[in-house]
Amino acid sequence: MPPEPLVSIGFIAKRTGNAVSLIRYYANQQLIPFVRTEGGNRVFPRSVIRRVSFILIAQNMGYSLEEIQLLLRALPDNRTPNKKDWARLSEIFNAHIEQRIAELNQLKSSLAGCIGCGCLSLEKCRLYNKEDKMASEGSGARFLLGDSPVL
Amino acid sequence: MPPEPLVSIGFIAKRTGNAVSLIRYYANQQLIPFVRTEGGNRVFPRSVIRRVSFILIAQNMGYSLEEIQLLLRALPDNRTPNKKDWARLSEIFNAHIEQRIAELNQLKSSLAGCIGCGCLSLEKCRLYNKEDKMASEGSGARFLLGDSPVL
DNA sequence: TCTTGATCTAAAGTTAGCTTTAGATATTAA
DNA sequence: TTAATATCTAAAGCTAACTTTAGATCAAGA
Repeated sequence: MPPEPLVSIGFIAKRTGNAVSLIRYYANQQLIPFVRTEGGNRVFPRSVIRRVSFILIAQNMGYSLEEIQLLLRALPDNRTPNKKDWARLSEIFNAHIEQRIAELNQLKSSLAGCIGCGCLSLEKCRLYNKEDKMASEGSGARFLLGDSPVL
Repeated sequence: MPPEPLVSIGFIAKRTGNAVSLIRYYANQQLIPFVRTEGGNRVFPRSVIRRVSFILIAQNMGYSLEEIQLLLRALPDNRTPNKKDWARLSEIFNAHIEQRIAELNQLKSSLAGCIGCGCLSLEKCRLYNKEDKMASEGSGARFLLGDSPVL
């Protein structure tokens, strides 16, 4: 296979619609791979564009950069990711999306149940609960739901 | 109607499972109403527990405190919110949840489409796009999707 | 009344996720 | 070769959303 073309930081920035400083930041945080030119400038495999896009989308979903690091482990370090690599990552990510959707649906019905029942005491409300939060740490869960009613 | 009982900051903190400092912070940010005792301590209507729960849930959904301020405008300032008030807020919030679910579904199918088509160039990828972001500012949209394919 | 625990204020500190700055060096186009 | 433009580094700055600190005051029970 022909070696992947290397591109400048400005190119990555433009293509992903972000500031150069952001790309440099991600590079320094080891979120995206790069090498140096003889002069010391960073150059990136073109596939980094995809990687950056993924990072932005995941951030938008509420993941921290640290969590995204973990997700990106599904991609190879030392070679340009191929279709299969991306498919693997996408599958993992997809599961997270599904989970999120499920959580939102639960939130929705919890809200509906609460309004319906008019429980004003909150005595039994477990929609947001610090204990649950601790318990679910690491699962990637962001919406912490318990038994209805809610609020 | 009997006046609603006023409770201490510690009570609110315990019931919502948060630090006292957080409740004080929200109070100072005008996110929750309170009055002072003669001695100067804050006291809160019991309904503030609900309000705090709502704030936490909304934050979990990705809203900033500033955005939550706006959402909370649906609740009355000078009296304890009743069932109808909460129902109104819940309806607004529900719409946001629905939108979010729709966005996630779109993201899911975009991902599926991308993996399927194997577009490695990203030339046409619009999943995350700064321009779109600007354009949608204020709509509460957090997931910015364009035409597939994605990544 | 005394003491213990809760609360107060104001200011400073913290973390994540970036951007900005300043001054130097690289790269590219004419 | 010479500008003009792009990048570099390290350090400082910035915003949101909190927590911590220190020292003082309040409130409640024995």
